[in-house]
Amino acid sequence: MARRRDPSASVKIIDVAAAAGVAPMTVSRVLNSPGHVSAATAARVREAIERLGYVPNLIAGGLSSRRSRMIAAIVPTIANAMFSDPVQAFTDVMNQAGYHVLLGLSGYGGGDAERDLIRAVLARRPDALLLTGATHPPGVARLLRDAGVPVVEIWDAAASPTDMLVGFDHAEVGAAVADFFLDRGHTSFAVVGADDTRGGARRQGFFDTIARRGGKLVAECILPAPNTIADGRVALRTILPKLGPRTALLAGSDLVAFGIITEARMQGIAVPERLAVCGFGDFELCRQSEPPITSVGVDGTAMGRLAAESLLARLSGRPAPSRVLVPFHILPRATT
Amino acid sequence: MARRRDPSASVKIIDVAAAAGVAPMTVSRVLNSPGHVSAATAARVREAIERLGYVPNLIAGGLSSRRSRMIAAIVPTIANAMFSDPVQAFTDVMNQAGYHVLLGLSGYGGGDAERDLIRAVLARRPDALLLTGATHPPGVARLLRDAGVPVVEIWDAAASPTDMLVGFDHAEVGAAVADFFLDRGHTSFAVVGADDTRGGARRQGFFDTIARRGGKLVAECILPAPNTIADGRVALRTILPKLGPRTALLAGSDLVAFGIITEARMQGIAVPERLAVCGFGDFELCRQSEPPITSVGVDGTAMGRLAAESLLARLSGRPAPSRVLVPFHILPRATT
DNA sequence: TTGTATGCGTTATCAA
DNA sequence: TTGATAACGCATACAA
Repeated sequence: MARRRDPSASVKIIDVAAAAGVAPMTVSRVLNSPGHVSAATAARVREAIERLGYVPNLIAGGLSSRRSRMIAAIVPTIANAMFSDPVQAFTDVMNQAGYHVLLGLSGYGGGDAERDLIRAVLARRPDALLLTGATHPPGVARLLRDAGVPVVEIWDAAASPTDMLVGFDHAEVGAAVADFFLDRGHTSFAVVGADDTRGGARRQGFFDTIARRGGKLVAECILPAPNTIADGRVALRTILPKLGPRTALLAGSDLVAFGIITEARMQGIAVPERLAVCGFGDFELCRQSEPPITSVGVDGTAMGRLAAESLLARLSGRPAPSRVLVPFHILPRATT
Repeated sequence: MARRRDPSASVKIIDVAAAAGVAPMTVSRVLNSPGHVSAATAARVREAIERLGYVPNLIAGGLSSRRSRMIAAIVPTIANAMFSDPVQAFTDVMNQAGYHVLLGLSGYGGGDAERDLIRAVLARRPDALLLTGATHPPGVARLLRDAGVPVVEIWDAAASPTDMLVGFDHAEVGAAVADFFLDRGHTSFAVVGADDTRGGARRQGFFDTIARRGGKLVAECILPAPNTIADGRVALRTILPKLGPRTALLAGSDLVAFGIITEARMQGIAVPERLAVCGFGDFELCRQSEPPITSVGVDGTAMGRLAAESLLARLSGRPAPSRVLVPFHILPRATT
């Protein structure tokens, strides 16, 4: 390959080596395994690095070492605390550990988008991958197997994770909320939520428990993901005619729950007397709004941190848990 | 370098070339400049790629081409719609264009964290950089100059951007809100917000206009960034004793505004009669809550998209605007 | 339209 | 503790 651009444009390891009077390999050692270099030499090298403003080229380093020190994180969106909290925590921990995070947004469109994105990021040879959920489109399994990188899946404790997993069982959440309502004497139920896999699993768990214990589902409103406050308001108006004298509602997220509560106040529907509402996610919004909204708390920050720690353990050869279940809690507040 | 690991572990361009009966360079062309390869050859190559499950190695490609097709985006946090919206839009546009986004979270700690992060991501040789704000710690200017990559700064229309800029003037926002209040006959003012640069600029613009037009600041509550709904509630209780019969308040964000409104209702303070409140950000929360909250709308999604488009123009050699001002709008609702 | 030769900047592996 | 050497897997430049 002939030279393009100015070959002397940027300072490289060989320049630092020359300036410090050592071999390039010694500069590399100062940066990557400081313990193996004498203090005096290291000092000279560091001085040269500082003086020349040398910034190592991790592309070259990655090619040579076959380690990119980069992790790809793929989530549907970050426009939602559900995923932005875990990504924030994951990135913080990874940055601390010297890794960078490549952000992939797969959207809610399903199928091909996620596979293409995974394929594209694998081209960067990440040292590991964080994925959302445990069900992926066809082709992903082979991609991941061929790539041979550690994978952690969050937000879903499916039966057969690809590799490692940090999450919880969404059907159990639905069942727990149903039990919570049933134990308080509710017999009439409703759901509002999005058409995504995990929301569907929560509703299914809710339905199953209700059916088993003799409750009745009187209203259901499913809207395309991701759901917003406005969706919650619309949903309440939609199901209004079907509401009996006392109904218990499971919302797909706290945004939806907040929209429902807000609209209920507008419509003069007594909460929780006529309509009891439980959200999902325990966002600050439902803790701090009036009335405070009952919700299911899942610690997204902890999930992101645990996912990062699991991967870091694996990457450094330490034993890594293949399945971490994070707890969820029903947080009873004024809307139930 | 002697071989490490299994050299035949992953399929590379040479394997595809052999399988398709062409030279490696032809495979590279099929992937990177499809127009220059005959249809028949391209088909054979694509078949081989598919059959072998070849995933190109962008690390090697990047080292050779000196283009990483990666952009680093550095924001304080994504746990806040203020920054997660632009990052979401920026990432979407960049992914469309075949670039990946490396996410850097600099926090609100200031100074060194941001510089170290920029230094670290530059080691990956990104083709461009997105930064938040136009004021950076010492040392950043040299890093960026030496790196020689295009930079776009968002969220702040400072006098002297590093390179390109997509934002608006925060002092103008403060001044506009002050004018808005003054025009409605307010004479007594308050502010609640965070101790960050841009929030400070908004307050300064607010103060200057109030002073110039003869208003009076009666209360001020500054809390460490990032501010939450809970901060708004605390702030209202703090400034309560200083509130006169009619006060107009500028909040640092919609979360803060929502907290203030919620707490005001608890405390029996009439909104907007005794306390008028204007938020910042036009989050869905303040549009859909009751009462709907007056806010200053800035289109974070547009900012992210425009930032991406500016960089893409520059990267492809097209003329790129060095300064894009995005409009802001005061959206009067029920709290003023 | 296709192929050949070469180097991108670093690090693993030896040897000293 | 330090150095010399040879890859890492691909794309540029040129030739055919």
